Amino acid sequence: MPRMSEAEKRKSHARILDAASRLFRERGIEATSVSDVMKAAGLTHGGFYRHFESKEALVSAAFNAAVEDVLSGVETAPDGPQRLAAQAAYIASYLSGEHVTDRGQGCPLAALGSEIARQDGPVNDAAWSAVARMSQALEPDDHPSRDRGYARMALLLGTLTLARLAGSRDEAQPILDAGITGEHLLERHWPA
Amino acid sequence: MPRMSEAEKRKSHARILDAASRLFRERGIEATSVSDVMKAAGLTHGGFYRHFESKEALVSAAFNAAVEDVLSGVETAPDGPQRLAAQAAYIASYLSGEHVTDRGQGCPLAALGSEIARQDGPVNDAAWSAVARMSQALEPDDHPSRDRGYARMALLLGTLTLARLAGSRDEAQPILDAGITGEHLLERHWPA
DNA sequence: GCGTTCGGATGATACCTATCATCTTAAATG
DNA sequence: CATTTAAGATGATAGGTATCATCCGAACGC
Repeated sequence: MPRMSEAEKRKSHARILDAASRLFRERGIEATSVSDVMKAAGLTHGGFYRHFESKEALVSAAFNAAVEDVLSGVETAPDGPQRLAAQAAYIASYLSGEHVTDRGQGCPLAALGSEIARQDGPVNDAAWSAVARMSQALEPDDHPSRDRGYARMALLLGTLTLARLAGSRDEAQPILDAGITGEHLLERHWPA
Repeated sequence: MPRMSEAEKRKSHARILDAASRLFRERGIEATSVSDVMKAAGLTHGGFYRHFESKEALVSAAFNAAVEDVLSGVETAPDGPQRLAAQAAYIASYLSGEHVTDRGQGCPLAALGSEIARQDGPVNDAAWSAVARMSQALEPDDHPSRDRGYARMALLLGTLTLARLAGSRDEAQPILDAGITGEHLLERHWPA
């Protein structure tokens, strides 16, 4: 059990990060214990502090990993039609029934935004920079407009939050549809 | 200290509910203990169960009280121009800098929505009915449209959530402005 | 007025949490 | 191959939590 190889340690580290990133989004930060995370990673709670300095450090790292996971696809798309297509795909998947259900792999801001807004420190910084990244990813590439990125992002985030309060997929769908309709309006009528 | 009059008991009950409604919105449900609530109400923790059956029952009651507080103004406005004015005032205050700061008296869905979405039971039911009430309050009175209410509500909720992640009022303001612009678009261009 | 009732205080329960000291042992280093 | 090193397990610690049993005494019903 003790002293695994360096490569094994990196694997453990990655497993802890993955488990944390998923569990925090599924259950919330407060409701997820270090022990829960380690158990999900297939380890015992005591070894945690060989990998992270504190729970807060884990939260930051897991949040950033989730942002990376979710945004890298849109951000790396080259300008032009490919970027538009990547944005459209991102929006469609954001407002999909799967995203309503799969909180553990979804938008970290939707899962944890209001919980993080109450704290400050490195986690809040990470969240604020995620807001900047995500809203920028939603700006048009020809005339970048911060306002428009913010508004699109707010509509997506709010729609998902409401849809997740629905008790069933059938109740969630009208909300998702309203979000899609609203998104089209923002896209087509935004003032110069 | 013991055996206060019946009127005093009602006052205690109201103080507990008020404190809970504020503290839950300020700090979150998990992060607020029964003891915190009772202390804020000027009582000790032990007497709590003379007023509520459990913490969960308190959460439901406090959430409903918050919804009542926040929505009664818009809902009771009579149809016609007064309703439009009430809606406009509601939207303006929702997207104000004060609402970003004063979480304890603000929209309970913005403060607790994502935390509640993870649970089920009576609290979730209360939140879902709040979604229905609030989106209905935002529908136009001549041609009620559920879609439009949902979209407006999602934009408001998302904008506030993003603005609350900002570190300062100056960083929050552009987000609020984008929300206001977006709201005008939804209002004017919504399809029949 | 008097005995009963019950709101609130005190303190105990059983549990959960983050963090760390210590131990075991296999990998890394020479 | 011997020595050092450190990953992970075990278990302890110092707190925090929801809930409840019990006690006190003033308000209530008679």
